[in-house]
Order: sequence, then structure tokens, then C-alpha cells
Amino acid sequence: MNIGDVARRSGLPAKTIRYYEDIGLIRPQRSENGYRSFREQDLHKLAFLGRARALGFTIEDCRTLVALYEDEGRESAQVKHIAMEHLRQIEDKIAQLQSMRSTLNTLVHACAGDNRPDCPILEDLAQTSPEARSAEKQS
Amino acid sequence: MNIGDVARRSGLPAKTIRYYEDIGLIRPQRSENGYRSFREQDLHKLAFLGRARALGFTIEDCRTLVALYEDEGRESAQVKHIAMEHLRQIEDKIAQLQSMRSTLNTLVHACAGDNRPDCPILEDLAQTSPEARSAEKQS
DNA sequence: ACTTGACCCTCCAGTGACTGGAAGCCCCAT
DNA sequence: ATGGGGCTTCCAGTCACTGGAGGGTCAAGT
Repeated sequence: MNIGDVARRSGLPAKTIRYYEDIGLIRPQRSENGYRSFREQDLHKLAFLGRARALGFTIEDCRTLVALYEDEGRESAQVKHIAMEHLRQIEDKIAQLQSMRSTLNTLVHACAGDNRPDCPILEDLAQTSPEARSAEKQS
Repeated sequence: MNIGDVARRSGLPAKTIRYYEDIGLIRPQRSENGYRSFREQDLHKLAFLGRARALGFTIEDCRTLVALYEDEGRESAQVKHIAMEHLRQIEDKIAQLQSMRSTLNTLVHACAGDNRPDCPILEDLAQTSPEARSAEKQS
């Protein structure tokens, strides 16, 4: 299989696949003409990587997950630890974004959005002291 | 005011303030010794930037917001448009993260996390077809 | 006068995970 | 032989900083 086929079948851009080889995540063989030659197991690994990335795991997490996947002597606790830590970070990120959303939502609703210059959004951003900012309601 | 004072009062790292000058967000004056010399209005602008960044606006959005803030002839619709677009992107991101959280949560709960190698997390990542993946429940 | 330490300066490189583009080879069909 | 699509490498750019090297400045203490 050439890189184009693998890209189609894995859903990953060819560029990304080359990048994954660059950083040592995969090691496809080479044909005589210098083209990368992928086996089914390479495709499988790329699909694995694609799904792990889609779940937001970092490349380094992916590296570890692949290694664990290939390690018959792994302990599921190792995998679970990575997943839980990642889950925690996602939850932190969600909370942070929800806080932004809440504030933005309030501000957007307070702004007339017409042709006049008066704008509560800019007024909020221009507040000189943090404690002077208006209380935010949950969106 | 030197950069250290401004950093303390604005809450932004000195490095970030220098960076903001680099990209033309601020234009502090210079003392004879070459040190940046900040006026109150620079500090005010940096605080504005800090709050806009804390709400997740991109640097380019910040540039526009500052320009609008300083433009007496602005229309609040322009500000509102930027904020609403940003809000939409935040909501997209939240939805994406919530979907990840849901899947991860299911997987984490399904994994024993002991010293045995069997791991539903890895099994899920290794699924060969997307439609073969188990249905996910809301976390 | 000298030293110390806290500041300040610039410039360069690195982060994460790609993505775009240039320049050029390979292969097959017309 | 020409064209088009696919493949190759390498370099640069993305975003918003952040770290560090190497060096100048300033005020206080000895």
C-alpha cells in the first residue's frame, strides 16, 4: 500500500502519516522506488492513533498507548491511569470554557449590537479592577 | 513605570508584555537607558488585553477589540459580532470536549485498572471499523 | 570604589501537532 | 513525448507565548 491508500483507509492526511513516521510512531517499509510501503499492521496502528488522537490524547500519550497495546505483559492500570489523567484535563478545560461562555453570553446579551458606540462588552474589558466586574450568571 | 511594575499591576508576565510590543499591540515609550517606560494608558491597555485573552479571544481579535475600544465612531454591532463568533467557537469546542469526555468516561469505567493486561480502553482504540465501536452513554 | 543582586535589554530557539508549499522524481496512459 | 497524478524531501509557518543565553543598568550596602 502506498501512502495515498493508507490515507484514504485511515482517514489521516498523508502529511500527518509522514509526520508520524518522522517522530517515530510508525516505521513503514520502503519500496525500491523510495515510496513508503505500508502493511496491514501499519494501517491498523494508524487507525489506532487516529482514534486516540480523536479522543484528545497527546502524541506522547499515543506513543505510550501504542507501546502498551503491543505489550502483552501490560497492566490495565497503566492504561487506565493515562486515560483518567487525560479525562481530568478535559474536564478542567471544559470548566474553563464554560466559565468563558458564561461571561461571554452575559456580555453578548447585554450589548445592543446596533450602530451606536456604547458597548457593555468593551466596558467590561476596560474595567480597571477585577473585583469591579459585574457578577456573571450561568449561561 | 518599568516593565516589572506593569507586569505586577497587569498580571501579565514581562515576557508577554515584550511580546505584545513586538507584534504591535502596545507602543511603550523608552527611557534614556533603553528601558521601556509605561504610562497609565499603557497599563490600562494591557489590562484590557489580559481580560480579553482570559476570555479566550485570539490576539487578532484583541487587536480589533482594542481598535474598536479606541474608536469613538465604532458601532457596537462590530464588537458584538466578534464576541458572538467567539462564543460560537467556544460552544463548538465545549461540545467536542464533552463528546470526548463521554467516551473516555465510559471507557475508564469499563477498565478494571488492575495488574491484568485485558483493557477495554485499548480494545476500543483498536476497533477496526468506526461503526463497530460500542454506543457511548452520556457521562 | 567596589560588589552584589535585582532589574532590564535583545536575540534565538522551542513548544504541539500538524499544514502548506516548493522543487523534483516515478509511473502510467495517451 | 507529454500530461497528470502520486510520491519524495526539506523548509517555513501556525498560535501565543516561554526559556535561556549573554550582557547592560541601577541602587544599596560595605
